[in-house]
Amino acid sequence: MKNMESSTTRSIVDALTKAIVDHRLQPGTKLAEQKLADHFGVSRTLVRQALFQLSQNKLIRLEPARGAFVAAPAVDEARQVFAVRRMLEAEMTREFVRTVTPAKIKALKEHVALEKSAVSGEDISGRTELLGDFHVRMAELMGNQVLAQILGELISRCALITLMYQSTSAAEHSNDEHADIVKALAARDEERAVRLMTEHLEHVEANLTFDRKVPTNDISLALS
Amino acid sequence: MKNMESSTTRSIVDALTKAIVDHRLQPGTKLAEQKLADHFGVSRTLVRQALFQLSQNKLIRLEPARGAFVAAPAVDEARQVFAVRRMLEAEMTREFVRTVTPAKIKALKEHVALEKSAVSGEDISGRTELLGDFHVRMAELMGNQVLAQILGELISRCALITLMYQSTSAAEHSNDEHADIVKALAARDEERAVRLMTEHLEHVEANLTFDRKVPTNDISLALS
DNA sequence: GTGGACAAAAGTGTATACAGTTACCGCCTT
DNA sequence: AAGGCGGTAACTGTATACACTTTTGTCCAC
Repeated sequence: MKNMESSTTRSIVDALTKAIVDHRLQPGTKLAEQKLADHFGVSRTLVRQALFQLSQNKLIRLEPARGAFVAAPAVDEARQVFAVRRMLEAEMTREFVRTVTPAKIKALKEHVALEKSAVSGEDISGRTELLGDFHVRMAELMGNQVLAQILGELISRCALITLMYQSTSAAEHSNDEHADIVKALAARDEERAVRLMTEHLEHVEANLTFDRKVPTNDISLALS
Repeated sequence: MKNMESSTTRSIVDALTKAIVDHRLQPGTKLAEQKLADHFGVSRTLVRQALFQLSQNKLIRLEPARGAFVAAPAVDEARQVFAVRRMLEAEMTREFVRTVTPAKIKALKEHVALEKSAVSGEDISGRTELLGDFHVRMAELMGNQVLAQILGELISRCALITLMYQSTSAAEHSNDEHADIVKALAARDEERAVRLMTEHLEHVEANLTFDRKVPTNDISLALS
């Protein structure tokens, strides 16, 4: 389990992101540079770059001279993130309706189908990723890369929370709501689409519960 | 001109940001690590950290194995940034009206007064910073730090463009519009406030022209 | 037995060294 | 004279070394 193919900084970021988001690394866990370096078979230099990048995404928090710790996002912060998402996505949906084409609808429908097959499966992080990507996909289809990137960041930023607390039934619910939104978009029903999107985000936010799971403090085990 | 007080990564980022935003470093200029390290009297390690951070803000672009270059944001990207700002700030304004208090209005009025004195002065980058901060200030007053941070990033991201092309008269215009927006907020006139904000952003975007200024290729000179 | 001080261990922050890549310049060929 | 070729210098990417801070554990005093 020592050799990753090409251990660039990116691959380290991805591995850690997945581990955090899958909750194999519990909030508060310390990420010691040397241990990570040993695990990935690289020097601390690359690990530090990766940690810095993760801190920008708010997935970890860097304390000066003390190290990196998996972030424990405050509920308050999650609410703020969702407030921003509602602002952005309400308007995004509005504009999407105005520039909708059959090809875009088709793309969204295909995505929703992908979600559907993932929701029934076991891969929780994959499932959450797909559910989040629906929103990013909409932004991309509008041709606004900046919007897509910001939405992506916002979603991954609260992924820690949503993932932590989202049940399978909630995931199915989200998938259904995505399908409904696409229908409204296809019908060019602006008000309905915006309303559905807003409600969808409110549902996701409302579903956040606060049961903790068992931790894993052994970094190597969690990442293996 | 060699000794900065405490040359942390942050101070390097700030110095470079100011130089780029003040246009002492022209888009396309290469930022060689060793030269910057010499200038700041630190090792390449810290410079690399700073450059990476700047690349996240899209102020520079990192080309693998080739180096860092001052970004030349595409007009297209600027338009996308403004599209996102319109989405965010329209909704932000709407919610601001709903939660407005005399204290918040007072804070905004004070900020607008600050702008007014800056607009007549010579400090172009300070002026632009203040004009941008108005929007961030609104987000902060709403108590949404996440929104404030994202808006700040968006604004600094197109600061390169707005700064590059914003005339003094346009700055005065912006200042007046800010004052009008505050009035509408104080009157709790939601629709009017939202409309003014949207129009304001459209004006700023429309004012982007495309005259270039004289470059400075000598890094040390630009940063001195 | 508890609390504090000191010492050792571990960890982060920064600088330097080394390897691999790119860019530049002169030279040779045509 | 123009264009390609080769070599060298400059630069980036990664690893390692060193200094300083934090943490931990032990020993002594009370």
